[in-house]
Amino acid sequence: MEKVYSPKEVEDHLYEKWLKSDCFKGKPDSEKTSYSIVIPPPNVTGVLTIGHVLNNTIQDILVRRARQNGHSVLWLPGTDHAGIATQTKVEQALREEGRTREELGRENFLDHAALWRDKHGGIILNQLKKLGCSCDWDRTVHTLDADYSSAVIEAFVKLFKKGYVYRGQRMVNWCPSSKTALSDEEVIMKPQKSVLYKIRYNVVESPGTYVEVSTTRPETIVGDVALAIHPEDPRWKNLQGLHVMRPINPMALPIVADEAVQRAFGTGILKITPAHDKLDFEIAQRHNLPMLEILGPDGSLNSQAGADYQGMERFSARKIIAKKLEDDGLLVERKEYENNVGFSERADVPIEPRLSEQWFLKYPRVEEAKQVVKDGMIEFFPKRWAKTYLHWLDNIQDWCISRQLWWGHRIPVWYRKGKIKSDPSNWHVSAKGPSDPENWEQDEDVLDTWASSWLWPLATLGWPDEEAMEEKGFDHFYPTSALVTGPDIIFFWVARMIMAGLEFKGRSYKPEQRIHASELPERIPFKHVYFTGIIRDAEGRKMSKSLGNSPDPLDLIEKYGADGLRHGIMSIAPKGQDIRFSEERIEQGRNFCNKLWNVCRFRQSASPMEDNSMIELICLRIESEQVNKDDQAMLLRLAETLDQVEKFYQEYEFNSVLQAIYRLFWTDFCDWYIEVSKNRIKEEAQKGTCLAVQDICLRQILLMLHPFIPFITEELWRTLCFSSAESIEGEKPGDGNELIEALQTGGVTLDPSALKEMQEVRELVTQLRALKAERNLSNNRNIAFSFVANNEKAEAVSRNLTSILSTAGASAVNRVEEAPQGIPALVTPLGSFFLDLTVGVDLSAEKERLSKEIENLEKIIRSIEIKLSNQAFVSQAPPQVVEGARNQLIENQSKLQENQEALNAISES
RNA sequence: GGACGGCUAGCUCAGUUGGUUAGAGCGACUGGUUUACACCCAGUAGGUCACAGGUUCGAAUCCUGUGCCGUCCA
Repeated sequence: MEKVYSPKEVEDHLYEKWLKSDCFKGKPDSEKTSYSIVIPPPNVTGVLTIGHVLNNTIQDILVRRARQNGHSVLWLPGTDHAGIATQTKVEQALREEGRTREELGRENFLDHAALWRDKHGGIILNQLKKLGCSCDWDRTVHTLDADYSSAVIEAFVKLFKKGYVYRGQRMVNWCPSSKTALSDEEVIMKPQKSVLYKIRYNVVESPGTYVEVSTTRPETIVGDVALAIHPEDPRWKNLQGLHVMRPINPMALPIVADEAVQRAFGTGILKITPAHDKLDFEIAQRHNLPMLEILGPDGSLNSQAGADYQGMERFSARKIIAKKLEDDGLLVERKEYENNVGFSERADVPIEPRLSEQWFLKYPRVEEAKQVVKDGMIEFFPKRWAKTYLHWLDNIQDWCISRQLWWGHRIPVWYRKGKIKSDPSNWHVSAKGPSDPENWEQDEDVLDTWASSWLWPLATLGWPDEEAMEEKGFDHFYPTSALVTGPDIIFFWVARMIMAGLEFKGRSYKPEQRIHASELPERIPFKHVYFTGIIRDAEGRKMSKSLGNSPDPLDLIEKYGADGLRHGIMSIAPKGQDIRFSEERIEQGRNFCNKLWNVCRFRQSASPMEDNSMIELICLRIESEQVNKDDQAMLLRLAETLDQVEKFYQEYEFNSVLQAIYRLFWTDFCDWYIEVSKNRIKEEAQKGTCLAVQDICLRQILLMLHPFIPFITEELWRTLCFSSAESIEGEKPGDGNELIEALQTGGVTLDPSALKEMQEVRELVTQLRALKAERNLSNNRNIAFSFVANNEKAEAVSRNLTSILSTAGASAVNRVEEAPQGIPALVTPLGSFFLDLTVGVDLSAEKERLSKEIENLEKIIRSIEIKLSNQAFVSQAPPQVVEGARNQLIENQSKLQENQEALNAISES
């Protein structure tokens, strides 16, 4: 084995091997418990980000652990078509060639986009392979695949027939950049530094009087149809029924009274632009006011805005109209003002509320969707997200599902040619389309991408095609076991998937029927949802392309290996908290792998590997009379850790899993057990037993680590001959009891007191090392110690003599009857130890150390004494706590006494 | 404005039903190539647990309020 682990040589090669052996294939097996995860489909044109690394490493850990535990496992990969994002990118590329999608026409454009998709679509999936993800790649799904598309269309048709899909003229969020409607979820509110303009509107009925109205959007004045006041606002009661003159494109506008007007805002008088503001729209409807549309699809002013402003871009129009008002003496004031403005999530431009005819969906199964989470049929990790989820469902609004795009699932609605579109009797809605297509024209719009990906757990498993469901093992793998995703898409995706699952799951679709509670658990799309944190940079900023603060995961894999990256990212990912990324942690991941590599290298060089294919065979090499306290303590810690790890998995506490393994592996195994092994493997009698214990430990450590760092563990598994089979895949780590039973079968019983003894020995050694280090003697191995102790402690010292000498770096520890005078002493759990070397010892430093320790002990003792003298404590605290305090007092008092004796001994000389 | 989360060592974070003397890793500092590993080993220093009240025999932990940071919703 090489001195330094090189992931590059191992990883690509092993991944190839795994693919060839088909071990990632999700095969339905009714004998086994199923475990399934569907990947949150990344954007098909995207590239791997550090967020994907976290998200997919977690999924890989879960499925690899499930395979180890003998489940039949499916991790189903795929991508979504990302309507707006992809279309934007493709149009951008066209623009660079000097072309537009309109020039190409719909069909040509779609061919073009599909080519683009095929060229870029594989990139992210291949990057996931570099990371070691064990997806069943043969099942890769894309949301625009023919099968998937027909599922999307069928779902639309079903909901339409149920009456949940409707077409309506409504106020929608309009993205002037992508020129499409958006759902409420795709609008991000951002605080903006705006200007609040106060504008004068002259009252028609009494010339010379006027009112003042505040707005941040003077360009919409040309779309004003009224002013509104609150009916109970005493200031403006006299205005009711009067008219004002519109300051731009003059025209008399009525003043209406409506309760929706906020009296506290501005002057309490609201201008009404019904076609371009949601609240204005509602007020206008109540008062039968006309809708005056003044903005075109690209956000520029149209002919209704008047000849002076037609064709003007909306923000220039704002400036020009403000200027005009100022020139006309109608602008009373402008002041800085911070308000919230909705931005398009994808295009990052301010959206326009715009009156437009769109398809809407009334969400199905909303009540059931709440119930399954409230009743714990679906569990969220961390729990608190349930509240966010329920709050959204409580305030749910109908979903605008049509998009004015070409890239996506075209809405399966046809209109009779030459007839009125808005009349449903002229509609044909079906998956297959009309039988006489020449008489119809299809709706131009496509569906929101999320209106396809909400079917992901269903449609990737073949729904609604019965044959496909059979073939893909729908009944076996649905509901899926866990969903791993970010809390940012809890509404976009998680909630909607739950509703889709509840609505559509099942062989026959019974739209009207209430779902019986007993049926809910089989309809939900997943049982657990694990929400990852959001990865931030060292300064706490979100990773983003524009900031350029997101490292390229492939560079990190190149530098530290996929295992190093996985280990690093998992070690900094606390449950559901945001994550501060730092490359140092990834470096530590690599270091961990190197440590693992080297300890295996040490094991291998100690003696050739024997038959390690089964844990029972390794146990046979243990001779029970050679088993010492170190072995017992090590194996007990191993058993304990196996159980801790399982417990942490249950709670999705991944970094606790890693921490538990780290402590066992690094602190207990490498720093102690391997160090004391060095003496024992020199002794023929003990060597076999000691190496067998090492092998058991390494075996279980590799198994526990495998889901986190699959490559190196597989490589070492083979190197150390742990399996007759090809792979570590499918080997069970087992729990603590299973290990203890296996050892018992081999004649090894573990005495729990060994743990305490090892702890005391290690504490002693640490103190001896510290004493030597303080005296600058740490590399002098010829130091002799003497010690005073009772028989019990002295026996423990003698049982562990070799380990103590070698790890502390001493030539001897000699028991003496009385403390030697004038020599520095150390109070340890196993007696008072004296450094038998007065040369170069700084007695005053020693006195200071002991005095400090004494002071500390006195402080502790005082606080325990105060506690125990408190009657309330003694009578009210639980007896074991009081008892504990008493023991503590005795322990510390004896420590104090020993330290005082030690101090006296050097003070007297 | 409402909801949720965070505030513990220089940094990043543990601290699970209140109960020993609040832990880890990194960084800092000191020493070290003794054959697994310098991607390493040994050791040292470093904390008024954001602040103010309260409950309790006992609070980092529970309650109330305040402040700052973040996220989501309006």
